[in-house]
Amino acid sequence: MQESAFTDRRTAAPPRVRIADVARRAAVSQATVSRVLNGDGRVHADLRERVLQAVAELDYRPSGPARNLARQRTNTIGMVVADIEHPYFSQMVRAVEDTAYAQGYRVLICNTDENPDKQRSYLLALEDERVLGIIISPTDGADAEISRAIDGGIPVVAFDRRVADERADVVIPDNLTAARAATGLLLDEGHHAIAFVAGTPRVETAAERLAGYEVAMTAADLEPRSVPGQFDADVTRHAVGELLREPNPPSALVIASSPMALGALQAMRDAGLHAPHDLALVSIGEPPWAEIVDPPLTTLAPPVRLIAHEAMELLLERVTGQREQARRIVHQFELRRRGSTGPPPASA
Amino acid sequence: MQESAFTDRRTAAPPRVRIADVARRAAVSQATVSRVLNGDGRVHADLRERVLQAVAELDYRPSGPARNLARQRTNTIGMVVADIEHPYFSQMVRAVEDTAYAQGYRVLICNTDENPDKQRSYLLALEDERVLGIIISPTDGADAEISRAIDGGIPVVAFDRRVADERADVVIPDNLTAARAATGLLLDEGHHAIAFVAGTPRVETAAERLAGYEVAMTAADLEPRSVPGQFDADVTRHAVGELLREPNPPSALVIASSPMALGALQAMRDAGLHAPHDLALVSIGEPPWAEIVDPPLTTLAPPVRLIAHEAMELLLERVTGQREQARRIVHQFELRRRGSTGPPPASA
DNA sequence: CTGAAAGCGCTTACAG
DNA sequence: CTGAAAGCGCTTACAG
Repeated sequence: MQESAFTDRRTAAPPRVRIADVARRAAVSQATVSRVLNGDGRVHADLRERVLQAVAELDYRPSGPARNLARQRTNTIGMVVADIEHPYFSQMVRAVEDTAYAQGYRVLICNTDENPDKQRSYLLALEDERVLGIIISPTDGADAEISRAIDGGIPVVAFDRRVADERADVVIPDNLTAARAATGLLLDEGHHAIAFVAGTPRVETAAERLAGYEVAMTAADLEPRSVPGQFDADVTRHAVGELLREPNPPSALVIASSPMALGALQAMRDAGLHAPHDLALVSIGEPPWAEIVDPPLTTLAPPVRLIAHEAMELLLERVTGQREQARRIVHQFELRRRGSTGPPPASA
Repeated sequence: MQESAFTDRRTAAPPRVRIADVARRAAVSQATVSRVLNGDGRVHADLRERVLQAVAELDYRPSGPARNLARQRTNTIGMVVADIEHPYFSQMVRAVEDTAYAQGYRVLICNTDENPDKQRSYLLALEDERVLGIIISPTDGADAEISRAIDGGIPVVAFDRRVADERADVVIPDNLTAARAATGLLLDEGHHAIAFVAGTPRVETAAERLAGYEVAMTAADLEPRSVPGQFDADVTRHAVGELLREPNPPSALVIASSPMALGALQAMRDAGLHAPHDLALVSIGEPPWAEIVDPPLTTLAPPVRLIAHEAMELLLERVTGQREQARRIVHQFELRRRGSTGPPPASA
């Protein structure tokens, strides 16, 4: 004991001031200090005054861990995203973090990399930390760990993708409508040979967007033609490259997600093609560089800040016990028509 | 009491199983359970067996908050970045998060938006949470809160930018060399009218890069010419727009950071100019879209994953008490020469 | 090796 | 309104 006290003296940490120190100095009980600091119950003005002064003099800052244990709840929200490098997700993280800290919550960040095992282990970790709530873009919406969290009293709000457990709140995009709109735009411009560059098949966002494309094509009496792909620029570059080398290349492409658009552009560059004349492009999802490529990219953009605010609101309603019923919010994409779309050469 | 028990029954949370439950079931003491679970001290094989079985049967998961309080330390690292939407930072966050979780640490994310007040309040919050350590790209390197954290025994590792407190470890880029190299590249190609598009003046990264540019120009007997700017695409678009409308526009631009490159490209597009012929461009920092713009952008790219790993390593060395002495690691940028640079028209 | 017990630093009924 | 005391769920000397 003496030895370790010795070691401590060399390296670090003067003993932290605790609530008992404040109480002693203010000549009140710990309970009173706690009440003053938490705005709890009415405390007489003079006691309050003494407490506040002692707090200031001692530069007292309550211990979060101790508070967490005593209160039986933390002030931490877990945020689980599929890919934090994806601008959509980093914007979401930023927006959530913004409102969370402003309200006194902290956010623990988890990146699953679209790996269901990682998702599971992150969810376990968040439960162990007894987080207040979880905001997740599930890679595996049927993950039993999601239900376990809810069972354990941790509310879950999913965004971007659904979850199987109906007790979770959900904020999802209308992918089908978006893909139909993207395809419809190209059809209106006179394209017939419209191909769809699909995302990671397992992810439902990808499936729904593919379905929307197919619905639009079928309704127009056209044969759907989709390139199996992944939510990844390099894979897309390769896949689109192959597509463009086929006998009857399409005149337009609907791209399942914005990072993939980058791959498609690379493939076009590789092939020496230019949009919209050689190939028209619409991307579902808005990359940050949409306006600076030549020509600017036509997109269907998700209302990111709105989604983030809705997710936080849903979560906080649960945390504060304001709502019992699960809610599902569906939002629309916004068409941003730019230079990468236009009529096909034949009709020009 | 009875009433709230009632309410609880409706909504949530079966009572969590605690270490005492496990101890009872395994017919051992809590201490033994704790030892088994923490790989601590040698426990007899049969006891260990019983504990493990009880843990499995009860599906016991230790409470993080309780562990944190008892151990007098958390397993959480605070990460404070200037702008999480900036790809450089989201890559850093991702890389740090990756290695942190793999080693059992959690990461609390904080976005300062280059706002010193926000930085202060985040640091305070992280201290209150008694985080294990802090990784920060300081907006205000002289923030007294940084020293306070270190005083309180929380190691701080700064990256991208320095901090005043010499006890902090630091992983910084050699901005001056990078800016000189960028300028040197253009000089070698025959440019003379090279302007520098500067970043937010208060941020030292910006100042150092500007200095590097000036050194290179002065060494070449040329007059430095810099456009005051900010780390922001829109501001840059405007500033470069003005520059290009001046009587003697430059033939080449060194851009202080990658998001600003986006603004510069927009300005060029506004003015109908094309790189590298009308204006050559080098960006310090690598945007994700460097390869897909037309022409691809020449950059000096930071070794992001390396930086993240170094930062984590420095932090963990401190956390585990392996090192007392502050360290400063300086890393170089990597030149990625692409299509946006080339000789000026005159010499072509 | 193992257990009983104290302790981590708060919050919160409970009693007054 | 205020305080004494129990309790949150672990970990960790200490003693055996």
